[in-house]
Amino acid sequence: MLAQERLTSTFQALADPTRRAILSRLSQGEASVTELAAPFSMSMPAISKHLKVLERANLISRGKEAQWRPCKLEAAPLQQASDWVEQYRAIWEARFDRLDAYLKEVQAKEKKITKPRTANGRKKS
Amino acid sequence: MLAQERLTSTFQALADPTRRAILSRLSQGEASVTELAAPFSMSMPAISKHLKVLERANLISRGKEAQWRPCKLEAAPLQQASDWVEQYRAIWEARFDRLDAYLKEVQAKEKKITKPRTANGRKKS
DNA sequence: CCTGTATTTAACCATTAGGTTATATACATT
DNA sequence: AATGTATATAACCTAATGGTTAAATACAGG
Repeated sequence: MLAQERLTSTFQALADPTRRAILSRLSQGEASVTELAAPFSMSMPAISKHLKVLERANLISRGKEAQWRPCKLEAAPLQQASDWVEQYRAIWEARFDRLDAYLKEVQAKEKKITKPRTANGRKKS
Repeated sequence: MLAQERLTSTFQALADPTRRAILSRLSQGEASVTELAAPFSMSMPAISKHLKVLERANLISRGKEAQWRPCKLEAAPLQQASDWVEQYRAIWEARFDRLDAYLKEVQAKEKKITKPRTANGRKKS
């Protein structure tokens, strides 16, 4: 599978709260389909479909134990998703840095200009 | 907006290669709709829709300059997406650690048991 | 072999997604 | 005012999503 396709199927799989909850549950260990379905007010076939989406995205793998098909988290594809998102970290942090700088600047001004203030620390209007 | 909803709209927006490419382009600076559309063999309305998805996910903001609506990357929502994915880092790294440990173990055995080998380094059957 | 339990598949439905073309809107320029 | 350029909206299409219920399958145990 191409990298783009992998990213697409990973993000698409993550774009559903039920599926994210399932992954979260699986991060604490394997679970059967019935166990995974329990927290949701949703039919079994609906869960079955979500699991199929997760499986096609290689985010889970499945075993066979008697009539159970235990699900296991496969976190590997998340690494590439992480890598993709991390490309932008510098940008969102820069944004906060600028905000931070701005706040510091404002704070500096507040210190200099010693005007009367209210009890809660804000300027009087 | 609730955290879950934000995650959903962010991941959903990222689950399309065209939109990811648009974000990638915008990481290098603002761009007009026409500029963003250029690399794709796709109609303008299609791009317009993609931009609307990105805008609703707060991944871009838009300005007004004459007849242009320049798009600007807003990376903030990516931080929460990153936070979510990072929860699983320990898990995917553990997986590699185990693989690494296994490979080291195998390598150790290979060294101890000095048996005849083929030219390509594998054991003779 | 029958029964119960776990899970999947089939058939269906409503909504959303992602694309199209044609039309409308907004602004700049002449 | 007329034209050209940039973008958005409308109307439409097809396919995919996310759910349902009912039926099929797979296995274990009496």
